[in-house]
Formats: sequence, structure tokens, C-alpha cells
Amino acid sequence: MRRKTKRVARAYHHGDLRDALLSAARDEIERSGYESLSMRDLAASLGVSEAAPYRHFTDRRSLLAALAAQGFRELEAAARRAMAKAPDPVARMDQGARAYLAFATRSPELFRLMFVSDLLTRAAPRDSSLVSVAHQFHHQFEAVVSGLCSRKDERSVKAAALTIWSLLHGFALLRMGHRLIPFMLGPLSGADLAEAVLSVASDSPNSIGRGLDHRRRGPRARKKQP
Amino acid sequence: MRRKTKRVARAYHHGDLRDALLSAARDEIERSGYESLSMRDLAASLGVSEAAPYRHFTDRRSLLAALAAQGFRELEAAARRAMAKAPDPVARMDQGARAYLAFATRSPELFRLMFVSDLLTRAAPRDSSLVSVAHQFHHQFEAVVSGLCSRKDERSVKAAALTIWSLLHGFALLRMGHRLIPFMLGPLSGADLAEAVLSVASDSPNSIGRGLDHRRRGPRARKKQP
DNA sequence: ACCATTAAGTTAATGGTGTTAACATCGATT
DNA sequence: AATCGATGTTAACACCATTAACTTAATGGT
Repeated sequence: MRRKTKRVARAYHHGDLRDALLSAARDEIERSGYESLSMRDLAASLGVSEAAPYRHFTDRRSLLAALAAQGFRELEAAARRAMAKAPDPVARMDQGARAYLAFATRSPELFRLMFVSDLLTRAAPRDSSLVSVAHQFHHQFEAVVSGLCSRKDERSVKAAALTIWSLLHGFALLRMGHRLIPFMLGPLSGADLAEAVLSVASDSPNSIGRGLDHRRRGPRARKKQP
Repeated sequence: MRRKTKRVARAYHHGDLRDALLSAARDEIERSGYESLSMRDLAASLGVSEAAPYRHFTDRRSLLAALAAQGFRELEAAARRAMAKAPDPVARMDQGARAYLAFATRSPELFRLMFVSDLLTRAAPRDSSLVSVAHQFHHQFEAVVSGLCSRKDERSVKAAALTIWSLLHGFALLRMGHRLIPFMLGPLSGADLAEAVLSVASDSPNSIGRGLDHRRRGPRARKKQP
């Protein structure tokens, strides 16, 4: 229904099916959740045969992976744009965090697909381009946090980055539980709460540094990773 | 495979199918992810016919919902047990948070099912008992955080609870991205990172209070505050 | 002791799904 | 102009959730 009917109204070749699939799939998952996306319905909605999508994506999984990769690129771009006009590192962090939360709010299902689906963790043929774009995203995030940290050693920065990311990430996800959230909010407005979270995010690099120093007895008492 | 073969080795009635289904399903989802759980395979693995499970669960969804509800009860019990011997509110929070993270580590797929699947948010016939047990869980969580807060008004407590929960929740989920995490960790051990996160969790109630006061300059600057 | 009821299994069928093989069409290259 | 590869189609296959209709066995009232 995109721009297909424009041409001859019955062209044998769609002309732009790959993009049309991604775009239609994206609309569809926001409507009904990514778990219930049906390849057949998708094809039908574009007026194309059941098997046509498989000329462009080997799998349903790979279509979803492409969607997720597109989401990562988009999120990175949005964050970059938001941070562009920030004067100092603190403002950069703040704007970046806002962009992250805004993305999760605008496209919750895409966000879930990117971060909590089994695409990145399960199944043998993991889409390598998806993995690389996800890594790239995290790299940029660490750079932003680094600007915020007083101590720039790798340990501190990585700890701070993952802590702040955890906070934003968890908040974004909890906010999606439509029925749960009103119960949790009480008299609090969503905006106020977001401010609270963001203020903690800005403060935390210091706490993290203190935390790491406080708790460690021996230089590196243990090397194991649970 | 439970205690079925004990009796007569070919009893027409299984005797304990409901529990057996839940138990087998739980094992299975931790092995292959909850999205790919198959009712047929499940039935087959218990030596029972394809339709048998539907005598105990109306749906695949409702089986998963029962699994999730069981998870909530278990998590709540584990947290309660962990917090039982804590002398003060700070220790309570710490122990509760550790129990939460430990649960997510021990049963990652069940955790995903409980918190980021579409069970609680999507679809018309939402399992009401699941919703209520989830609410109950959150209520207990708020009580723990309340003990940690200097200011006990509802606004502050709810903000603190959701902030701390966000942090733990996000960390638990990020830690599941098997391939992502080594990349994020760098020279940091997982245990050290957990300590950092936990220390922020303990500190944050104060930050949150400050955050809320600082940032608000709207019309009704304070509504229920002496 | 009988029998009706019912919970808990069974088999068989329905309809939907991802996916693939074999064939068809068309735009582009030679 | 003939060909060839990319893109689309049709017709299958295998899997899966779910349901209808039937069977078995245990239970409880008389």
C-alpha cells in the first residue's frame, strides 16, 4: 500500500519490496507486538505473494534482525542529534538520556525487539551486522559517560556506563508495562519520575567511583565472572 | 518423567499432569527460551497426548502465565528469606537486591517471561491472577524501599522505589545479553560491577529526593509537603 | 452394589504458520 | 536480440495451537 499502486497498479515486480517490508513490519509490530508478526500477513498487506519476502530475508528472524539494526542506527542518530547542541558533558549526558527514553516511548516494540528479544542472545545464526551495530551503539554510549566521569580509567568509566545504562534501560522497560505503571506511579507524574531518574543518572558516576573503592579489600581478590 | 512411571507404568491418568507440565516447561524454557516452547513437544516429553495439556491450561499463554506467576511467588519468597536476617533497612535493601539479581541469574528465561514478555501488557484475556501477584510483588518492594528513605511521603517513596527498581531491573536484563556483556565489561569483573550497582542503589534515595526538589518550579511547587 | 456424573485422558480434524521447490516474468547486460 | 539473474508466483511440506467428539476411571449418592 506504499507506492506500489502508483505505477501500473499491477506490476509484477514491486520495485522496493525490501524497504516496504521493513516499513510495514515496523508499523505492524508497534500495533500488535513483535512476537505476533506474521510473514504471511505482512506479504498480504503489501499485496504480494507469501513467498516474496523470502527473496529479501532468509528468515523471519533475519527480517526482525534487520528491523532491530535499523532501530540501533536510528537511536544512535537521534542521540547524536540531541547531544549536538549540548554545551558541556553533563548536558550531553542529559540530552542523550532523554533521547534514549524518548525513543523507547515512541517505539516501544522496536525497543523491546532490540534489547530484550532473543535476537542477540539465542539461536545459532546470529545476525553479525546486528551484533556489530549494537556494539557500536554501546561504544558511543561509553564515550558520553566518559565525559561525565571525574576518573577516566577504564574500570571507572565502564562501571559508570553500565550503571547509568542499567538505570535508563530498566526505567524504559518498566514504563512499558501498561497496566503495571499506573499502579506504581501513585500521585507521581510520569514526567516527574523521569526527572528523578535523570537526576540520579547525572549524579551516579561519583557514587560508582566511591562504591568501587569502598568495597574492594584485596587488589583483585577474585577474577571469576559469574 | 516425574513420578508417573512409578505406579503402573501405563496409567491412563497421569495423576499429576498440571505440576509436571509446569515443571517440564520451566526446564525447557531455560534451555531454549520461552518463545520457542512447544505445547506438543511438552506433551510428548511427558509421554502424554497432544491435547492433554489443554485439560489443565486453556492456552499456551495461560500455561506461560502460570509459570510466570509461580516465578513471582518464588522471587518474593527468596527475597523475603534473604531479608529476614538483615538487621537494618539498608541491609534489607541490599539483601533484597541481591536476591533479585540472583534470581535473574539463576532463571533468566523465567525472569524475561515475568518482566519483559507480552504476558502482562498484551492481549485481551490477561491472566488476572498473574496481574495480582505481580502487583503484590511490587507492593513488597515499595515497603522495603520505604524503610530506606528519609522522607516517607508517598511521592518520595514511589520515586525512590521505581528508580532503584529500574536500576536493578536494567542491570539484570543487560547482564543477560550473553554476547554483549563481555564487550561491555572490559577489565571489570561481574562481581565488582554488581557491587557498584548495589552501592548506587543504596545511595540513590537521597539523590532522588534532591532531584525532585531541585527540578520542580512549576505552579504547584509543593502539594503535600510541610 | 449400582449407576450417574465428571475429571482427565485419547484420537482425529481444522486452520494458521514459516519455509522451500519449481516455475514465471522482467529489467539489464552482452 | 538472446540470455541471465534478480524478483515474484504457485503449490506444496511440516509444524503447531487448538478444538470436537469420544473413552476411561474414579467418585459419590441412593
